[in-house]
Amino acid sequence: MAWRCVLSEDRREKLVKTLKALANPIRLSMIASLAEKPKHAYALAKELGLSYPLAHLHLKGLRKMELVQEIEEKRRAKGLPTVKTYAPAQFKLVLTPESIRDIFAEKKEDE
Amino acid sequence: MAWRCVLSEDRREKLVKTLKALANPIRLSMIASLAEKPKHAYALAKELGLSYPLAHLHLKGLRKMELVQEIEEKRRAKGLPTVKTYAPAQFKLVLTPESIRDIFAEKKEDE
DNA sequence: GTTTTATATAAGAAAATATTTATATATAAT
DNA sequence: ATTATATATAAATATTTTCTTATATAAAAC
Repeated sequence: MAWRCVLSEDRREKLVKTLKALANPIRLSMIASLAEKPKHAYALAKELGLSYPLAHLHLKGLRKMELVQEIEEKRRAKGLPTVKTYAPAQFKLVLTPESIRDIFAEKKEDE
Repeated sequence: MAWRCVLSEDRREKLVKTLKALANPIRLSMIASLAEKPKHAYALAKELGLSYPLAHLHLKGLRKMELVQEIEEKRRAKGLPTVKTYAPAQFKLVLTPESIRDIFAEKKEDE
């Protein structure tokens, strides 16, 4: 059935993208830092000794995969972007050969 | 203490390398296929529709991070490489914001 | 008035990964 | 004899990821 195939494709893709988002020392440090104390992008950049654009980029990747989320938003002046506070999402990723097989093994009945 | 610092550095690096090894659709397919049935590199390449050199390269990466292991080795002719059968290692990787924080958060007492 | 705080994004350079092609070797099957 | 099985690696190319630099905007602190 087509939808099952599409669904499993989506699970595979999502797992790869999530792993790619996690497979980086800067992004892991960001999650670690936000797990200790939620903060905004600028403070995170300063704490980790990163340029703001780089921190912003990495944080965007983490938000995209829903590994980090916005927990607070404060308004500033008209036209200025809001000040956002981030925290890690409550994810739990368990990887074993069997869990990978369940998601990745070819399902011939679908093709 | 220096050794604690070095140790945590090693844990961080190992986690990043393990995640990098896993963050690839071909390498995940390999683990999935070997979890269904152990096989050698050539058979794996054929099954997944990969060139042997590419399969060999990806498999090397998985073996390096001990996510896949050699479970059997058969001799062939003099001078020829042995025929090796691979299977996934029995790993279990659990990732949560807290587990990442434990490994990645700065430990100021060490620096 | 200059620095620091705070956001966002684009463009380009640099570095790392991924992939192909080519090479070498040798058995077994067709 | 040619194809398929089976290993291994180097070199070159292609692609993706990472990082910097530049741009823009504006409040608050010093």
